[in-house]
Order: sequence, then C-alpha cells, then structure tokens
Amino acid sequence: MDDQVIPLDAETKAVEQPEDHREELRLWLRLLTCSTLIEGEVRRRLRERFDVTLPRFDLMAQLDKAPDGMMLSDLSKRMMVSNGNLTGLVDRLVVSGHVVRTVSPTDRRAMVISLTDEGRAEFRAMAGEHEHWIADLFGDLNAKDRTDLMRLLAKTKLSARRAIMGDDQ
Amino acid sequence: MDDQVIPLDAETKAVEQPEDHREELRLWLRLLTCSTLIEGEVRRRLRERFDVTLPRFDLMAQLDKAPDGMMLSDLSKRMMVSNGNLTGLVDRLVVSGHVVRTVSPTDRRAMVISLTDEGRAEFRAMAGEHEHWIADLFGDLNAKDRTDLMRLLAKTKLSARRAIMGDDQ
DNA sequence: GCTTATTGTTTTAAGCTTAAAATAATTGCA
DNA sequence: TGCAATTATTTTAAGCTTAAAACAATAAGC
Repeated sequence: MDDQVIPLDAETKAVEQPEDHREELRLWLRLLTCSTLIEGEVRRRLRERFDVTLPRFDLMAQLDKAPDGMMLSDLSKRMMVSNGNLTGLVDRLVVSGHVVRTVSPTDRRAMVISLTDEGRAEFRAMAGEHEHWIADLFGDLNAKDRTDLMRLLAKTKLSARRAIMGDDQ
Repeated sequence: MDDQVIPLDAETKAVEQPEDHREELRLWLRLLTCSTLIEGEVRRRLRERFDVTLPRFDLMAQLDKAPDGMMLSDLSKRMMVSNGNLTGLVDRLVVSGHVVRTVSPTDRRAMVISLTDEGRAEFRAMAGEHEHWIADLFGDLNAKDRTDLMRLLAKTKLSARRAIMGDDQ
C-alpha cells in the first residue's frame, strides 16, 4: 500500500514537511453538518408547530431563566449575537406581545428586556416539545456516547477559545 | 443526598414518569456552541484576510471539486441551502468575476455554474490558509480525540437523519 | 467640576436565508 | 401527439445577521 516513511530529524523532531490537516478539516465539516442538520430541523418544527423562529425561541429561552429580565447587552453576550441584531429581534417580540422593554432604573442607557406572562406561558409550552425533539434527534446515542461526546465537545470548545483569544486570557 | 428510588413496574418496564431529557439538551447546546464559535471565527478571518464571506467561500469550495462546473440544484443539495439563496449568491459571485453561469447544453432549464480561472486561483489561496485555521482551532485535540469525535459525530449525524426522515428511507 | 474614555443601544447599509409563488423546460404516459 | 406531472430556476416578501457609525449616558481621572 505504498506506506510512506516519514524521516525523523536525528536531533529533536520530525523533519519539516508540508503538514496535512485534512483530518481536522473533515472533523470540522462533520461537526458543521451535524449542527446544520439538527438546527434546520428544529427551525422547521418551531415554525410548523408554533409559527416561531429559532432566534425568537432562543431569546425567550434566555429570558425564561431570568425572572427579573435581562439587559440587552447581557443577552447579546449570552446569545453570541450583535447588539444591533437584538434590537430588531426585541422589536418584533414586543410587537407580538412576548416581551417588554423597560428602561433600567439604575442606568438610563440600559434597556431591561423581560418576558410577559403570555410570552412565558407560550415559551414553556414550546420548550416542553422542543426538549422531546432534541431527545429524539440524539436518540441513537447511548449513555456512554453522550458522556464521551460531551467531554470531547468541551475540549473542542476550550481549544477553539484558546485559538480565538490566545492562551493568556 | 436524598437519592430517589425509581419504582419499576413488576411486569415489563420502568413506570411511566415524566422523562428528563436535560442531558440531551445540554449536549445539543454544547454542539451548537462549538459550531457557532468556530464558524464565527472562520467568518471573521475570511472577511479580514480575504474580504470574502463564508457562503461565497463554501460555494467556491464545492465548485473547486467540480472541474466542469455544477448545476445550481446540485449545489443547492450539497450545500443544504435553498435554490433561491443560491441564485443571489451566484449573482454576486458573477459580478465579482469568481464564477460564470452557462446554460446547460442538454437541459435549457438548467444553469451550470463554474469557477473562473481567477476564482479558482483565489479560492486555492484562501483554502490553504483556511486549512491552517481549522487545524489551529482544533489544535488541542489529540489523535484519539479526533478519531473518537469523528465516530461520535457520524453516529449523531445518522441519528438525526433517522429522526428527520424516518427509519425507512 | 470638567473632560475623556467607556459602556449601552440604535441606526444604517449590505448581504444571507427561507418559503411560497411564478416561470419555464422536460419527462412520462395515455 | 398532446397534456399532466415533474424538475430547474428565479422572484418576492419577510426576517436574520453583521460591522460600522452615530448617539446617549455613565464612569474615571484630574
């Protein structure tokens, strides 16, 4: 099978040679495929079943965990999207009656976004079904698979963060 | 620690009880976080380094593998995006001189999209750097990690497909 | 207090994305 | 042959997303 012998530098390490990173590339494409596949299906079901978009659902999920509401900029950090994006998203959710905007009593620049009672009730109903969809989508993974995958993704997350921010911060 | 005893049905299986799928939910959120984190960084670098968007890069990556071009609808399937989306994407890449549209000689409905020589050269340069970025982003995973993650993601992909399409097709 | 820097948000312009409807060409079949 | 169904693409309307610029209020340093 034409096994290639990789010459080693006698002193310390492998001889400099054009590195092949196709394996990492395939790993990335497979990760992206999984993510795209599942996300697409979740979007489709949210739309079909509740006539809601994934960004709206995600925003409400954050707010559901914060009984007293959240500042727009905190939402922005948590959701990893821009402030400008959230401005529009919140606009639409205010119109549909799911959330309300309040000026922060302690900082007149800041907006506090909160779920309305109707918004919270509607979100809880959606979240219940959503959890079952996810369980189904990952249904063929056994307990060990899930544990291993969690661990490897945690490691991937740290690796990516290191590459993005540098080792120091 | 208040260990909860789960009563078993004497006959066949565990007593019906509200199932908890929080673990799968956490798994999904972690997968999504990894994907979002890496994708965002790749977008940022493509923009900063080559002033190109990820969708354009992805489209050119598909075309680079097809020396004789590809039909728009095949591109659509491969890239998992809508036809309408591709129409606009191709428009912009035609304007920038990276790709050309040709009417298929065998089917007058179909458009064949191909890279121009300049488009191909530019893509190859970008792809070279891109591969290094990915290698860096996944850099803290060792060989076994990568193998295991590949396998688990393959299983996840099949599981999701099964949940989306049903076991039969 | 005054000034500068920072922080929080919105606006703008451009591009990405989709579903649904509209067009156009081909295929299948009676 | 002719017509119905299918396939390939584009158009449209709406929403998502971002970076950059603009604006407003607070915090920090002098």
